Amino acid sequence: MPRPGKSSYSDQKPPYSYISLTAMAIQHSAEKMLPLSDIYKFIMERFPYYREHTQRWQNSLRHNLSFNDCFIKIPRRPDQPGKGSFWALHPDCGDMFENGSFLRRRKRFKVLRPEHHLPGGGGGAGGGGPGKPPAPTPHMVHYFHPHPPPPPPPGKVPGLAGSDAAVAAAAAAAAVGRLPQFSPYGSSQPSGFKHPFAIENIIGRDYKGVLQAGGLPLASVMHHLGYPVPSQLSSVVSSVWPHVGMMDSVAGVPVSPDYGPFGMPVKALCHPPAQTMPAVPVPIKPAPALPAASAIPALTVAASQICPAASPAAASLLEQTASSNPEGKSSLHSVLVHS
DNA sequence: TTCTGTTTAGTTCTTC
DNA sequence: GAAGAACTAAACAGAA
Repeated sequence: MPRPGKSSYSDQKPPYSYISLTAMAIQHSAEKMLPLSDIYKFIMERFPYYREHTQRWQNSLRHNLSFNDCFIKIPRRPDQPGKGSFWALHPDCGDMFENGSFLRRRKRFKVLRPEHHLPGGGGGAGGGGPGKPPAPTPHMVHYFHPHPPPPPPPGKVPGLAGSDAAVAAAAAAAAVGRLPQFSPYGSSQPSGFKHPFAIENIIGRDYKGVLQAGGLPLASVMHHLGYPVPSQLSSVVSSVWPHVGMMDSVAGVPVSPDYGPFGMPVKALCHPPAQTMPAVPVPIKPAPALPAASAIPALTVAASQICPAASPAAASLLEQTASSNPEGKSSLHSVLVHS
């Protein structure tokens, strides 16, 4: 197996694990979640190495998605037909990696699954075979278990009402909404620390705009899942969303020159100084000026504004998240451990 | 039929 | 050297 640090990535295996690559792809997406096929596409577009032997690495990648708790599956909406589910990053997966390095995780991210939360033994036999519960996304149901799904709000997507998908969806919305990398910089993280999954580390500084907006992926997920997003939030969404525009002038945390676009310590890659990293994604969208971060309401405010009308379940969860824990850690953390 | 998702098993590599 | 993480292969089932 080729090791990192040789020449370019054009024909060499990139020094990123599949988990990292998948996280990059997900983070790169506007809605912070991607179907499997799009994850494939992202990786193949940016890392020529993965344009070959697709069967091999795609199998590994799927294995990682299923095996690693840092990825959560989000069911498709009824009006979004297609194969497979969307995949997103677990909100608490951010500290898996050593500071700034995607080469190797320091700890495997794992969600503890209490027995009473396991429907039918939780998948049971191997091979994805017999005994596998029909209920989709055990992860999400598990996350949301402590908060029984409320009656569907008025105007809610009928297809989601009262279903497992709705539960999973709300949990996903809440989960994605509190993704740590969406927290504004400089507030919670000690200075000098760059969250490995932070957008500016993963994708590049173009995504500071999204970040500075304070967790707006929640709105995106809510939108994706069919929940109405009120105008005050949707306007914020439209102002910071990648496909609409990128914040460029926000005074964010300066990106260390020692780190590459994906948070890789560039020095550690052993690239000759003048050598480029062609396989590493570069900012795709230009970065038109956007309102300063201070002008954008924080997620906690936005969540409390939207959720009671749109998704009481996610709302209550987020309210709880915002109020019960100053660090943004909700009670859901009680079921999350880093083994 | 193909794709997606899950699980098991074995190997390789890194870290402690 | 042990433990853990990552990678690979394979089998299987369900959905599109």
